[in-house]
Amino acid sequence: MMEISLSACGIYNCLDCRYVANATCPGCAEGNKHLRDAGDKVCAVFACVESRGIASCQECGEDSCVLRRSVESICPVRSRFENTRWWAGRMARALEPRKCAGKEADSKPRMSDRVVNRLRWYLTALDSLAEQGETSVSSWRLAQRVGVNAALIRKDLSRFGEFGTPSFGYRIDYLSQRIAAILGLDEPRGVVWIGAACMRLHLQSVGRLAKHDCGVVAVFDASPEEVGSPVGDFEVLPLEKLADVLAGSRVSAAVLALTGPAAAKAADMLVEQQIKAVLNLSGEMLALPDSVKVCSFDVVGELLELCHYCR
Amino acid sequence: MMEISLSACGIYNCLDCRYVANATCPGCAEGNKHLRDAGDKVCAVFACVESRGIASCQECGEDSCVLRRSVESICPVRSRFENTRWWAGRMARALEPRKCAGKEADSKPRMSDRVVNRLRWYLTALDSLAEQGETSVSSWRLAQRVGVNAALIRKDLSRFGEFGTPSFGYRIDYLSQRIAAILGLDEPRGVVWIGAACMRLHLQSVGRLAKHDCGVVAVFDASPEEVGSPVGDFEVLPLEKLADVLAGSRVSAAVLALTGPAAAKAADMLVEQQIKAVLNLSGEMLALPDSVKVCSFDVVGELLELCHYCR
DNA sequence: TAGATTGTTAATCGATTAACAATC
DNA sequence: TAGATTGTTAATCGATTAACAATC
Repeated sequence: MMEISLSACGIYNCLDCRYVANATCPGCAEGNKHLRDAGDKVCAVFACVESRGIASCQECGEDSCVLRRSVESICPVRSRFENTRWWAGRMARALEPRKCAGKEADSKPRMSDRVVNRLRWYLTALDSLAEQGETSVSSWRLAQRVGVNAALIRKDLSRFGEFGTPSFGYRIDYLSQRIAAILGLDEPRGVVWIGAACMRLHLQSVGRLAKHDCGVVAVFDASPEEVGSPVGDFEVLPLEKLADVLAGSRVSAAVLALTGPAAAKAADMLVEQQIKAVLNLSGEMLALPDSVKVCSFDVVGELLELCHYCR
Repeated sequence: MMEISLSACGIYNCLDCRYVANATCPGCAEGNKHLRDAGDKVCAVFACVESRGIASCQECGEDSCVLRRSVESICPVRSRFENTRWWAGRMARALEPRKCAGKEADSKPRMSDRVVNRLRWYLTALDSLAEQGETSVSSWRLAQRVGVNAALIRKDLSRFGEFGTPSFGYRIDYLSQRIAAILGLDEPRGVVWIGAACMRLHLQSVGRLAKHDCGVVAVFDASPEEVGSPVGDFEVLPLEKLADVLAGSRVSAAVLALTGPAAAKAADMLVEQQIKAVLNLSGEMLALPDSVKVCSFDVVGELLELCHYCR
């Protein structure tokens, strides 16, 4: 991997602040341009880490991707202005409380699966921005992170209210909370996990669930060997206990990670218990009533699909 | 669950043969209708098992779904005619070799991700039909299985050639083989699996990969505790061996199932080795060059998304 | 103020479906 | 033959994008 010293080279089109620092490309000596869209081909654009807006130089063919590591976390414009009054004022104003708080929730427009999916990604990106200490974001910058068009983000959000401030973008904490509410993450929920081995594999990750008031409530398994064994703080329960656990609880979703015929059997039990949504990791094609939202993921099938992209 | 004796009740609109047996609904005594679309609401339609075309009775509200188990595998028309000359002739003619063998492969039309995904589902459905001993299928019946519109299936397939025979549908073995070829499953490939624990969980399923000449070639892990331990017939290798294994092999796809920063590091190594496609199960957002096809699946994120469908 | 960014409308693009002549 | 089902065209539908007035 090519190592580039920061002082020697580079037009830094920072995806954080969108300003371009003056410099010259070592490959073709071309000067800088003001860049609006990630698709624009400019000379030696070094994208900030984690952004998907990576481009390669049109003239010398240098791919900014291989340079990524060496400019990690560097945003020259930001670091230059961060302590100025200009920057402080810019940030302060972006944090002023919003006037318009959003459309009436009872109108509840039906949104497509695609919108739901994108909202989830917006939330993830906002979370990671917040972790980095950011307080505001523009639709353009958020679009870079998620890999979609900025207009689409504004359109998606405008279905539910006016969450932004012209000229300053969106407050991250406020927007994050609103999207969570839209997705139904504002009230506590629980999920049951059927398939102890799979749960064991994801033990670390489920902490993120709990953060959103949506923790695992119980772990089940069909196999007698698993029942009674520990998984994290849980004891694996037999499927017969499913009805007892679900009765009167806030559980409305389930992870189904058994294999073979046991999967269909467990699915039927879940339907009987009026479960609302199932994440089907069993690899089986489930035929459940329309009242249940099913999301299926099958590693093997997905791998076969990927083969098409290997030429 | 309500138990229904087959002799006592039912309008059987078989999704296998599309014929409707005469009978009367025990709930509302309404007669039968000839049903073309799964969306049609008719009285007590008992869908064949595995089909998604499940409807509930418009009059008495009886949901055929709860009856599903009791009519499992029953297709009255088929069983009545299976041994007749009519049926034999019907099946024999459907098996006649095709005249038109498909468009030139070199035209290679760019297909959208959606088409690729549907083709994969067609293949899965065809595989399961073949397992049941079926030899031919109509676009309508296949559509029932996969849960899409029949016209869409015909349109998808017609991009690549004429695989069917008017009035008799498609030969399952021929169509199956052609779709595999379109997806690039006709020549042997291999995948590397990074993340021993995840591989261990999917040990049974990967047999299906091998069936399509696309087996796991090696298993890697970043953690020193895993390296050297056995996973099925494999010994877990350290990531440092990645380049050696990939050099000169037919591997073009990888499963990436490490967590945290190790995932991004391994991803960079894969990119360096010119991998073509990555199935990213790490839960991290990867920023890889466009030359690599990435498919990401994050259990926790997906669960949060499902919360929206729980009201 | 001047410049930046929102929310929203109109234009574009692509994907799905209905319909039907051609075929078996 | 009559009836069924394909391959394909035209119509429909929905999703994305570009553009811009309103706003800060």
